[in-house]
Amino acid sequence: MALRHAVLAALLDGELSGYQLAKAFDVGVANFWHALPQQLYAELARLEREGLVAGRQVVQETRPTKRLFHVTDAGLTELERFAAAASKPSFIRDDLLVKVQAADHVDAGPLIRQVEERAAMAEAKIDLFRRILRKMRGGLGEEEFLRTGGRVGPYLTCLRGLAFEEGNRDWCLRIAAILRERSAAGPGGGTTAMTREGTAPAPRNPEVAHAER
Amino acid sequence: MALRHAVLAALLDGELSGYQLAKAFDVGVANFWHALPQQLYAELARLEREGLVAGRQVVQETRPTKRLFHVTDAGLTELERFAAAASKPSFIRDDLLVKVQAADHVDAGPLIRQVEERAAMAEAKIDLFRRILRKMRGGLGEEEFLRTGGRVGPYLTCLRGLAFEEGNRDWCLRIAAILRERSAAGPGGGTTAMTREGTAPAPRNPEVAHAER
DNA sequence: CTTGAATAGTCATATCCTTGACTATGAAGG
DNA sequence: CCTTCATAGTCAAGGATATGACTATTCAAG
Repeated sequence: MALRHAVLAALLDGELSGYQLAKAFDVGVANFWHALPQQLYAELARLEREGLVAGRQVVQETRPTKRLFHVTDAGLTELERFAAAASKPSFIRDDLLVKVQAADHVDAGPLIRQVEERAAMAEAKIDLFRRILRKMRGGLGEEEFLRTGGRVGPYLTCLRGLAFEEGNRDWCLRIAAILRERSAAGPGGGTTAMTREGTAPAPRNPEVAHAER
Repeated sequence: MALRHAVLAALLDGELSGYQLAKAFDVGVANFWHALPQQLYAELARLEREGLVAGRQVVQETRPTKRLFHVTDAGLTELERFAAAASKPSFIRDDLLVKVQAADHVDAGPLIRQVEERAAMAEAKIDLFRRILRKMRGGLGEEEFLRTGGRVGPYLTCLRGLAFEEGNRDWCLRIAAILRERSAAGPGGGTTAMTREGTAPAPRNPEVAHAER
């Protein structure tokens, strides 16, 4: 149940419609959480039922009527409670890592292509995050903004997003270079003896019998 | 359906029991994926039913009987297919980021504590990953190992884990310092005017009527 | 004049993941 | 002797997330 808090946190910076939220939680700008529109509309409905957010209908001339949501006092209290509670650790969970883990046993060509593609995507996100950060701090330098500016929360999460994508890009480029070199040198695998040490803890238990099931 | 491929990838480096897999996918060493024991046992059962892995029973003297699993040819084919298919982008999804996003509106004390705690956890993981990497490359230098070593996949994913945790640590320490300074300076918030630009795209649509729902 | 993108929002289904239990045995520590 | 840890595995239930489709209107480009 963390999406609800992510929604509350996102709504702190002003009223947003479900559609606007959906864009904020989209692939492009999801610097602190990601969710699909369906999830967000459902979560907004739940949050409204529980009185943590309130919506106000806005009839527009040219666009469909929308509802703008804001956090209620109860919502703020809930967010406060959440912020003080223990956080569970987070993990990377990425298709690409699984593929790289299997790099020695699968065709290198498609893998290299994907890693390079990912590097380009990371680069695009880096540019985006840099623009967003510049806009947020206005004319100020970063240090000055972080000392004196109001509402630094979104800036700080965006910094994490930026660093993450920089890490992504650097890693992807390095992997691509390594895989290229290796597939050029010896397409049959490495040259060093393949001992099994280090990867999995070697089973030290005495194995008595092997029965084929 | 990526857990199944993560399991296949993990089993490439030798036979493992469900229990050993569970430890590998645990909080500590999950450098490329994370899953709980229940998931893994269930996934292993599915994979075996579909013939992508095969298990062999091993009766032990002192320990309970276990089943060691290995990837079949069909499993390798499936992994190959997966590796060549497009990867979906990955996202950070972290409680702590949500809390930092709301940093301007919640009590700074608990937040600072949590960020520093996370930095310490990251540091511990960094140490762990460094040890694992050293063990994997044996006596060789990194560049040499990556050029000539066999089975570099696990090494490469571990490198990503290391970089990720370093990024985590650096970011957490920075956040802690910033929040400390700010809460010492002005506990009421920032001093700069709170314009709303830059955070969310300002609604440019002409709002005609506001009807309280 | 029609196609496509953007705005605004919803439904159903299916899979994935987490929480919280529970059974057993053997080894090590106090 | 008793407790705790490590090994090895399983069940049930519910919450979270993803996939795919669907309604409607407006604006801009071809």
